[in-house]
Amino acid sequence: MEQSELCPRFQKGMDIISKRWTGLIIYQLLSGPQRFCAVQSALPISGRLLSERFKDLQFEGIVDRHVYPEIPVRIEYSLTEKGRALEPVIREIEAWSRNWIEKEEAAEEC
Amino acid sequence: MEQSELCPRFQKGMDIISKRWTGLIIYQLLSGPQRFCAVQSALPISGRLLSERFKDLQFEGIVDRHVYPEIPVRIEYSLTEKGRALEPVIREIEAWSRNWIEKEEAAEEC
DNA sequence: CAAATTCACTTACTATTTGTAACTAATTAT
DNA sequence: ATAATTAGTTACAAATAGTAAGTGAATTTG
Repeated sequence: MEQSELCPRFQKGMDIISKRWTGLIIYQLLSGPQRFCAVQSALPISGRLLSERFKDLQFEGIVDRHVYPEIPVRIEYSLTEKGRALEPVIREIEAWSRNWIEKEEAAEEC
Repeated sequence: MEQSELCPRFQKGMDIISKRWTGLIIYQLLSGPQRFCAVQSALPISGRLLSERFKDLQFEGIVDRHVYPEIPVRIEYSLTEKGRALEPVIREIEAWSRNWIEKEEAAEEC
C-alpha cells in the first residue's frame, strides 16, 4: 500500500491550486492589485476565509501584501511573479468550463 | 456585500478541480483506464475518499466506470471526453510546479 | 458633535469534509 | 483451511469551512 512515483513538486502544486478559494482569489488578482474588501465583494467568500487564504498565499510566495501608509491606511494585495505564472492554469480552467459546463449545470448550484 | 459578475460556469469548473484529490485522480487516469486499487496505490488517498471522489466525478461526467463481468469481476475507471479535455489544465499545473516549486519546498511537505 | 459606516481583520461557534482504521463479501492463491 | 486481493462500506476522530458577531481605528453623515 506504499504510494509511488508521484513527483512531490507536482503534488505540492496541485495541493495549492486544489485548495478551496485559491483559484478564484488568483483569478480576481489577475485583473490587478486589489484591496481586501474588493476581493471579498467579488467572491462569495467570508472575511475569515479570505484572510486565511491571503496568509497561505503570501506564505507560498504567490501573493504580496502592500501597506500604503496614507491618510487612512490602504492595504493592497497583488500577485507576485510566481502568482502571475499561474495565469495559463486559470485560463485553461476558464476554457474548459466554457466548453464543458452546461448553463443548467452551473445554475443548479446557485 | 452582494457578490458580482463571476461567471457561474467558471465558478463550477473551479469548484470541480479545486476539490481535494480530483486533480491527482484525473492525472492518474490520463495514463489510461485503471482499476480502483491501482489508483489507490498510486496516490496517498484512502479507499473511502477515492470511492467518494469517483462517485462525484462520475456524476460530473468526467469519469466512466466500466464493469467487466469476467471470472473475478474487474472494474475499470477511465476518463470521458469531458475528462480528457482537462489534460491541458493538468499539464499547465505540471509546468508551473516544475518551474516554481522548489525541491526543498516540496520536500518539507512529505 | 454624536452616530453610523468602512476597512481589515479576529474570535467564537457550528457544520461539513477529511483522514484513519477496521470491516465485508466474493473470489483466489498457498 | 488460511491468507490475500478487490472494491468497496461503516464508524468515528480530527481538520477545515462557513456563519455571525465583535474590534479598533479612522471617516463620513446627520
